[in-house]
Amino acid sequence: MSDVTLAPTARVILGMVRMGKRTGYEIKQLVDVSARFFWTTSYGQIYPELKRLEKQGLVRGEADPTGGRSRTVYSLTRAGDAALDAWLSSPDELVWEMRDEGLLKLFFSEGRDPAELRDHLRSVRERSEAVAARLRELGPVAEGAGPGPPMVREFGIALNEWLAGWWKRAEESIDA
Amino acid sequence: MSDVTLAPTARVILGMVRMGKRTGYEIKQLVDVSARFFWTTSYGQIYPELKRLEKQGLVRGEADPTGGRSRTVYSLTRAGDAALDAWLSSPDELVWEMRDEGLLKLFFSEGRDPAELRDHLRSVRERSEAVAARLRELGPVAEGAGPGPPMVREFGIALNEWLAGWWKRAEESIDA
DNA sequence: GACATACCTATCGGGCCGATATATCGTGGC
DNA sequence: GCCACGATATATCGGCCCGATAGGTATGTC
Repeated sequence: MSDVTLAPTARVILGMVRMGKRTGYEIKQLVDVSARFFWTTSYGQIYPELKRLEKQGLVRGEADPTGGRSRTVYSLTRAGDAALDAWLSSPDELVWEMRDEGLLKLFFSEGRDPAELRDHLRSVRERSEAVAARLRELGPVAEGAGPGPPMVREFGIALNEWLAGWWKRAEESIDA
Repeated sequence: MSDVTLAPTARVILGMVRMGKRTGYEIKQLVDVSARFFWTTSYGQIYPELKRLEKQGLVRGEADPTGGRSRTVYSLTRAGDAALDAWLSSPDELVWEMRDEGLLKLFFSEGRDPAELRDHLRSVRERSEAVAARLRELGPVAEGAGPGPPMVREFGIALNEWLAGWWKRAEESIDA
């Protein structure tokens, strides 16, 4: 039937909605606290995409105002559930992207002042340490959603600790 | 003077051009082989950006056709050199982004068939192994440009090996 | 009652990717 | 000498996406 190709953001939305009825606002919040280090979204993407998904029959929106404040709560339709499952079990190539200005500066570091380079390496390391610390403080998120969210959180902590270690070693190799 | 704010792509272009006069085509090739795992560009970005940079006086393009094939070779102006230096030594916050559909699928894995999940973990691991192998095969790139490029290459190999190890451990923890 | 903070929807400018189109050059095979 | 093919080179389009901003209501606190 509805042989829909999901845009990347649509997949996140369907997944988050399956964790419980959600408003666009809640989806954004959830992504920000639980997936920030490996996925981002923006309101400018979420609200139009929710409408597109509703038009495609993959989600259903119900008006559920809080007093005089308009509010639309979304839930998955059967088709939306199937589309999410189809994506989850498809062997399609998975997007993996990284965009790191810290590495870019290192790449172009020829001829720069060694002291400046050392400062740079330190600040990049501190950035990773800060991310790891924030993930640790945050604690488990999206409880009751299976082992995925805690595993992903562990991944984020371990990755950022590894990154911090790499930049630390780079710093030391410059000194030597 | 020219208090120019560089777009992210502009920084890559200036850096690559400083490594030697370059055409848009060569810039794209260089990014693809040496920075692919942490930065990307596209022709659709490079050519318009080169023109913008020329208009801002940061690069200078010279026509240098190969027979009947048009070709424009760019070099840095003094202002472009200064703008690149200014960015390299600025303490501005550095973009760091990751976009990983593998983690996304893991995040939403609740209720899925364990065998499917194991397949997923394996394919993500193999992806990282393949990237590490490709970087290793590629060998050093952009020689004579200081310690940056080889260090970045080492980073890429080490990162992807670490990633492969993490997914491997995740696989084993599922089995247990 | 005032004020800050959280909740909720919406939109715009512009960066950016992937694909595609067009054309020439160099090389190897025949 | 010719053809096919891959590399070189520039250009553009559709569409995804981010960050910022704007405008509004509810809730909690002093």
